[in-house]
Amino acid sequence: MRDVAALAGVSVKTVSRVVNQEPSVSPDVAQRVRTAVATLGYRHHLGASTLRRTEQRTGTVAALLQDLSNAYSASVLRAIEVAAHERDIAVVASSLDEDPARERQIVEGLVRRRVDGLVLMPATASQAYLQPDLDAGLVTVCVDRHPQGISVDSVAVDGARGGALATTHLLDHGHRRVAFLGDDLRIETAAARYAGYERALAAREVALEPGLVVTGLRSAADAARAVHGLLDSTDPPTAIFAARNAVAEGAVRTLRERGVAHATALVGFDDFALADVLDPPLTVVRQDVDAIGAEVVSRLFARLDGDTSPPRAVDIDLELVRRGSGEIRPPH
Amino acid sequence: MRDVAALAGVSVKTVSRVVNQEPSVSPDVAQRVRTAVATLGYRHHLGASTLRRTEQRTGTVAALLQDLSNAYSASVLRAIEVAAHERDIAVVASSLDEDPARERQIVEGLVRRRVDGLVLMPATASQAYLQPDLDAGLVTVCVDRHPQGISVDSVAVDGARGGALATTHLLDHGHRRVAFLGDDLRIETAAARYAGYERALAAREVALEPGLVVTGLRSAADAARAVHGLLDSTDPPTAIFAARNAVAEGAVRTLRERGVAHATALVGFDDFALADVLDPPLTVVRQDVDAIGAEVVSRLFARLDGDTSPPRAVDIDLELVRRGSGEIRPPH
DNA sequence: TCCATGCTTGACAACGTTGTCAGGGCGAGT
DNA sequence: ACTCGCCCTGACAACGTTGTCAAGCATGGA
Repeated sequence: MRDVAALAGVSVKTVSRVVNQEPSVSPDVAQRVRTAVATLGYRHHLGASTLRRTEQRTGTVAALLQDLSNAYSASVLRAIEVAAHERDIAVVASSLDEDPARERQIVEGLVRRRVDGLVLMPATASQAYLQPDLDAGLVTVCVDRHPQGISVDSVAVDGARGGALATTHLLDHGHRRVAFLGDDLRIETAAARYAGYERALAAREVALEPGLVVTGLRSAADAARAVHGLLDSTDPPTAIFAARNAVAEGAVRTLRERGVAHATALVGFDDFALADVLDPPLTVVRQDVDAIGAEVVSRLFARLDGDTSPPRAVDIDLELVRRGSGEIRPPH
Repeated sequence: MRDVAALAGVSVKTVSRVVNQEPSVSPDVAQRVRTAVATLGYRHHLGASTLRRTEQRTGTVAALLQDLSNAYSASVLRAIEVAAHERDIAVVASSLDEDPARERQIVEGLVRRRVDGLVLMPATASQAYLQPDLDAGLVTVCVDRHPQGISVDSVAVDGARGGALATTHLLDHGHRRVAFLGDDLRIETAAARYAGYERALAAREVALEPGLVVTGLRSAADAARAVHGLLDSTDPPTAIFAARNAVAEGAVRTLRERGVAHATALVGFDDFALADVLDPPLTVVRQDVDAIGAEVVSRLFARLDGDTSPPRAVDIDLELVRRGSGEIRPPH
């Protein structure tokens, strides 16, 4: 900047004014500065700029999601990134992999970097550790799960309603032996979907059978093993509720391998590409990921723009998409 | 930091030493400082730190990929992110959407932020605009496409070989009317796959028929329209090479809708989840995305660690995965 | 006892930028 | 001609941190 100033024959402050497009610079001086900037290849240093500025904004937000290679996390990231780009804001992305220690470690790194905002899909049981940073002005929006121990905006779906929707649908098609396959119940979303499953069984007065509940499933391979186990049991289920997309993937594959894809009902949670062209097409409870992303972005930027209204917990609608696999009836 | 120093009864420099874990601080002073840091909730300011440091590293790298919601881009991002986390490096992620102007704009923003490294899936025809920043020490690795106008590391697959692999496979199964469905040929990867298609036809002395080539397809919906068009033509293809995963998705859906999924051979490019349980299972040319990600990460961090060997262009192997759809034979 | 050595600590300036404030020039109004 | 006010510009300090250098102190050897 000093060099630019020297070449243009002005002070560094004037260069600063031109770079920041402040109005009070005469056109010919501004032009001289711009020429000097171009010939020297000068690059404005955003870090130094934010350090000095009164309003300490880095123009960076972070997205802490569970797994960036999962379509759901990726969609949320995409929504944030598109909106951020319009405002010249950079997006730092991280996967948490359901690891609370990792969440805290990554958040710490981001706070050190003074990101302006955080979109968080929490892996921790409580986010109270964030309180000092929230007080210091860190804008935070939770997604997919509700905040615990702090009071911030959140955008999620009603997982219990989704679980009930899927389970009731299977019960309505005559099933009495409906299996639940999901992730670790310590994870809020898994617990909610399971609660919906239980609630639906209770509403129809169908006894909950512990042998039909398998949790802690994270990958498609985990799910495949679980389905094999259920099918090999003495009294296998006639229907399966796969409460995660990776679990649904494993279930689809296993039912097909075992040749019972048309004999066992299956409802997945979370839609994915080509679910409609599987054989049979997969019935799912769909979360509107675009709506979730849009709402997250809207809350995040509203807060960054100074919205100080009380935190909101927004629930995005769920929808049962009937495609075939969930409408299979039980034997005889 | 000043407050911490005052509370601990030491100078700011000593606080700095403790924060940076420099060895020459007596244990009791260090403890006093750490206590003060904790009680005041002090957060080290990485921006100010890098501003002052001699080695101007921000501990941030950027991934500029085509579409973060696409499984391929997402996998590359994931690989970078995992490796970066181990080194306390943050990853900024952006989608370019094949838009050259967007690429330049985003790169400019990142340079202003002084990122240490760039992983770039170029959308521009030439990346010569990066030269001044490369000279200034910006580490860059291209992925999926080779750099043009600059000399940097790159990691890609041999798209022409992939196109030839797919096309030859279809020809070997007796097809003579093989359609090519792909993206705009100005995109390097699309052009390479098409070149492979042409080369394979020529090698078998099958005439190239322009009516069987549809390009500029970006989405599954685009591909669906194209397949409908081909099937409605007077002399439809007996086999289709879908040279992108979104295109394969549209082709699968359309062939199924039209009831010819078992009568028309189909080979896709790029594997995806559940391709093995489609009906028929989808034959694809698979890129080893994990290997690509690993290689990108390895090149990037080697350069950041000071490797100054000549730039390398690494080609990752392609593999034809035979699953059924590509082995369908032409009628009679 | 004295000095050299090593260890710990602090004062100061500097990184690249912008907020603050003051000064110079010029046009308009009296 | 003089003053007032506006417009443009620059000098200086400061943002939060660390590199440099020098000084204080204890230790150990002569």
